[in-house]
Amino acid sequence: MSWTDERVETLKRMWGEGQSASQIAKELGGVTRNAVIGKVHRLGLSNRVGPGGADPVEPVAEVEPEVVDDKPVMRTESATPARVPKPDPGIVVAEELDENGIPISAARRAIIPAGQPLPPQPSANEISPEALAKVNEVEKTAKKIGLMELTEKTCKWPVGDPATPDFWFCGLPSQQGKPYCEAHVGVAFQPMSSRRDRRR
DNA sequence: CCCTGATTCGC
DNA sequence: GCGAATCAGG
Repeated sequence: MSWTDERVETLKRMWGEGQSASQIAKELGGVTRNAVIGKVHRLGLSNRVGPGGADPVEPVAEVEPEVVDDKPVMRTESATPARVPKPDPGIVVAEELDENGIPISAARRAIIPAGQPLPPQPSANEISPEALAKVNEVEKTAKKIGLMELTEKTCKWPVGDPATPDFWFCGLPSQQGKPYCEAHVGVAFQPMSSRRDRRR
């Protein structure tokens, strides 16, 4: 197979859509992901960060402020970006959400009296604002697939009310061994303090 | 082990 | 120019 005009076009489109090299290779057929990556580089569209000058068109606002400290005392409510719609990682529908959009189980509510300044919990998790913001971002660009389209490689994060037609699943490529995509894994599971190192 | 993109280098 | 092999990371 050779890089015909059409194939290059497909390559550019899919790469622009954020598809992985392997996905693109699979789509094109007859080429490996290495071939795709190699072509991508030769086309000079590996990273928008090109040499010479800053690209004027750069919609990607993936700013990752180094939020490392967490001051329990200072809670800047006004700085809260957007509220998470309502992730319902289950069939449970009307689950109450806390200020971070985290479901509060009925069980826990029964244990902890309302209006209590939560004492240190055994495994009290706090989801970083970044993660939540990322989820919001992702849900906009999610593939919005139905139950039938779910595979072992698609994010199974449910969005919306299962009882309404607006219910869908994220559908983005899931992490290996995980049921969710990277963004949703970040919300579903607490660990991970990743650093975006793009050296080289 | 699964995956990702990045780079090298013989062709 | 091409892409397999390899590397480096998640």
